Amino acid sequence: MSEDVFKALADPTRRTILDELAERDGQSLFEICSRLAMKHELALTRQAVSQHLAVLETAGLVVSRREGRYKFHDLDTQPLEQIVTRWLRPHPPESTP
Amino acid sequence: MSEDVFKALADPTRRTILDELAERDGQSLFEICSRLAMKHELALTRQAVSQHLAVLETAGLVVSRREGRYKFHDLDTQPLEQIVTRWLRPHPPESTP
DNA sequence: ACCATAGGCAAGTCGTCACTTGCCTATCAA
DNA sequence: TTGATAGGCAAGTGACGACTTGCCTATGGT
Repeated sequence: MSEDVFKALADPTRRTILDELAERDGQSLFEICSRLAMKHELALTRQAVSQHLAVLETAGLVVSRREGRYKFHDLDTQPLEQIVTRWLRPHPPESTP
Repeated sequence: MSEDVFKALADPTRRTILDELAERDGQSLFEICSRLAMKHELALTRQAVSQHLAVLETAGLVVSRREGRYKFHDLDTQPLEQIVTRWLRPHPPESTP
């Protein structure tokens, strides 16, 4: 489970998507595509971004809601709050996946 | 720079190495190999672990000191403390590498 | 001096991941 | 109903990453 969070955070494009969702929640796929192209000079295909969002959703970092033909995406920071404290103080080690 | 931290944390074996160093600082390469084999059933080559340690050192998560023919490794949690707070509250976005 | 120990370097293999291309479905507006 | 918009599915490609194998250097004990 936290395995998916680390994998999701490993890609710089996905971290930029999280940045964008942190700045404005509830963006659609095309909105995110535009933002990446405009603000970050990331010329990605719609499918590429869609796959990134799927990874982020699997990790629980993004939740999505469908409205009509639009699908809006929201950031969820909850999975982030536990993963790093693992090494910050003496902690029971987690079984590796 | 924080790019390297995320990449280093992406691998489950490297996270286990961090667990071991969190439990006992200053282990040599062979000690870490033994620990991974004994406690975590990870039968890795010495070179594999060595390469993992190199990645962790590049990320700044591990610092090493040479003494004679031994090389001891210590955990440094400092790079961990900034990376996640990036999304926890409204934050100036970082330029992507 | 010898040999075992601790570690490093470099090339090669194999799997996974990011990304694309092509086609298909669904919703809304005219 | 037609067409444009928003999104999904699946197979293919190319690159990077984890790991191994083989050989080489250096330190220390006897």
